[in-house]
Amino acid sequence: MATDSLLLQLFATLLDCYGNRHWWPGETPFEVCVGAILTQNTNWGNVEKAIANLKAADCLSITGIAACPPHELAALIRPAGYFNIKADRLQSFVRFLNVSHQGSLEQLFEIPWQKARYELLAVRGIGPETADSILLYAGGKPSFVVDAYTRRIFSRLGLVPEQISYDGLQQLFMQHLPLDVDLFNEYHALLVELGKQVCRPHPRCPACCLQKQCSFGNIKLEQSASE
DNA sequence: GGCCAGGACACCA
DNA sequence: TGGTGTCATGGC
Repeated sequence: MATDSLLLQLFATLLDCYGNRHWWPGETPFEVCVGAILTQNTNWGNVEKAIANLKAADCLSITGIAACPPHELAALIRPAGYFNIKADRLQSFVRFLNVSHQGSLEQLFEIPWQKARYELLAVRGIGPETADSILLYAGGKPSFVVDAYTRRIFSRLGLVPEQISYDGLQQLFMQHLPLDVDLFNEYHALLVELGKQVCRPHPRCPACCLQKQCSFGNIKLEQSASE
């Protein structure tokens, strides 16, 4: 099967199984950006608590985070873990917006998204997954988000090597799927849902659970991406 | 009480 | 360039 149709078939199977996930949770694009930074290696439930604290303190804005003393910001986002590091990362992000885009998230999203991605990656604390999450879910740009679940799922399906790079796996999707924001949005959300359901870090994943417990309709699990 | 979660970065060989 | 340690809370 061609990789294009395999990826689309997997998407259809997951969509049928889990339904529309309505991602990303967040009332505004800026809240999505904050969530993308706070959720780094962290359970989303803890992120929600941190965001609630920011809202209660009236700090969930570019000016609010910029003006908040670092130790106070860290205290507000404490439930999200790594609070000292993430406080610094949030302030680096808003500093970038203020210096490079006149404090406007909209202005960032007006430039070509590839350039915006390059700029985001230069911000301290924003790596490829966070940058792509910001671009896709806050900016509505067709930049596919790859995360630990995506790598785990696709390597255990035998579609990619386990050690594939972020860019390598991202290219698999972006070269074989239409550059469709809604498709990328839903696809990543569905992969996360699947990962939460069945995919634990190897080797704790029971007998590589994906291969034993998930059939994905009529998709052959051992199928090679090159076929 | 241990494991894990929607990463990123500094440091070292 | 790749591997490893560090950052940290809260739920199960």
